[in-house]
Amino acid sequence: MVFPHAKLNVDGIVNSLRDKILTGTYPPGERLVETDLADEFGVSRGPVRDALKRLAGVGLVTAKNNVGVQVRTFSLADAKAFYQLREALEVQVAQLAAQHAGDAEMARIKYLLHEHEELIHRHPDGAYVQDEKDQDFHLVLVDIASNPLIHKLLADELYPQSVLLRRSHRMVKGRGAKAFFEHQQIAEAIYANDHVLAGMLMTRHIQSSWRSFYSGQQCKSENQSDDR
Amino acid sequence: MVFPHAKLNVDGIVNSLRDKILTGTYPPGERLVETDLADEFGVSRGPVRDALKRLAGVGLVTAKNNVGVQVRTFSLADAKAFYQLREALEVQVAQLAAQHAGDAEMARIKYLLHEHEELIHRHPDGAYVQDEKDQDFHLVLVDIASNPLIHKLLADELYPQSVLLRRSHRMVKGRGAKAFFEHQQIAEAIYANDHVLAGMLMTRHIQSSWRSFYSGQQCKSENQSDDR
DNA sequence: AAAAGAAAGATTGTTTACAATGTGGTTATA
DNA sequence: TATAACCACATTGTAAACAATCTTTCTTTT
Repeated sequence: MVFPHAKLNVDGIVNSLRDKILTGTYPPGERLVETDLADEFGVSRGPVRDALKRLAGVGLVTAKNNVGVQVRTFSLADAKAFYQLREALEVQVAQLAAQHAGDAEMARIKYLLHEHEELIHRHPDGAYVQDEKDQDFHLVLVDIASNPLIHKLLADELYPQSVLLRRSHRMVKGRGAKAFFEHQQIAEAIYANDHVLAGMLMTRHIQSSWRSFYSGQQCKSENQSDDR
Repeated sequence: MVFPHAKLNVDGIVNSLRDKILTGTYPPGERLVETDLADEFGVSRGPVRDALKRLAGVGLVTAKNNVGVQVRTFSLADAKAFYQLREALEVQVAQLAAQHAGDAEMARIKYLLHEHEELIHRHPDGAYVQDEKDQDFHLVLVDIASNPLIHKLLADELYPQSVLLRRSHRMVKGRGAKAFFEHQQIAEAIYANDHVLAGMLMTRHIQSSWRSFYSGQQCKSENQSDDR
């Protein structure tokens, strides 16, 4: 007999809940009831409350006093603010990465881009795997930037939120090839340790991503103006 | 008979604890024991646990599993990462403020700088009040930038952490006059809606602040290398 | 019939008691 | 004397019961 989960502590509950949110088991707007989750995980409400509070702290759920928590939904205004914040952080990451990158780091980037290139040739419009590789590229840069605070913000908060954002507003099919080209440009600047250029190119990269997202939302102008 | 605090909910406990941390009642490194705090606030451990977890979420305390929490201490490496993050956010804030600023916002900045100028003349080296005004300036810009996410990050996390940072490493006396001049430069760029210049000047402003902090730490090279 | 009010149910907030873990000191042993 | 094992204490993690709050539904009144 196999136990579905031996005995989950708070960290385990957080991880499990995050997975279920990011994979869509709990879609945006879904209410998360403490007692239900407690039964589901086979624990009492205490650890579940702690887990939900941590998820609220990283912006994956929203909590209202005496009412409850639900999976976060992104309004268009939220999305705009999100991209502005991400731009600020990613530009700094690109600059720091360009300053810190040595031979080993450059080799790491080159290998990743090579893999990505092959993927594009095999699946010219495979939006999903390309989004994966896109996040990989940015994560590698965050690693190289060597700033634990920014790393935590991007890896633990913004990137998960980014997945949720894609799930809230159904994204227009990824812009894989164009993004890959921009990655190559940024990489070139990093190889040259040109942090100014790397920053500028990253600015354009994120803004380009935002425009792609925004135009995709404008076409199907449903009632996306729910700001709650 | 007066009750010290009518009946504190979690938000009240968070506020009270934050005040006591930022004012130095609980200095950096101090252990915060749940039962003690519970007695002090006249509640049970539950709300105190919630409050501590939220304070950990905004980086004012550090928590270790099965051990406890203590007021956050900043290593020099922490401080460097902190300033890099702050630079990224503040530069974006300056750019956005320059883009959004209309007559009303510009008048608000002008009034604030006028007040600050008088203060400098009256107290040429009053480090404390000048740090206050410094934060005021940056807060006003954050307001004008109109980005709730960045606002929350800076106002609720980085600025409080900044106070704690000053408390960890005894700061060299503030650089009030120089900072004020840099504020004026930034303001000029904002008046001209020149977001590129505003961003550049803010970059210099934060980096200048960092150099001031860093040089002040280098002189008295104690065992500041504790990275725990 | 519509709107205001009250009661019942569901859910979160809090308290208390218990279990598990880590820490520090004491003692025995080399 | 130094070190390792062990035990007692302090503190955190979890569970279960109780209190407070919100939401929904049903009733009452105009």
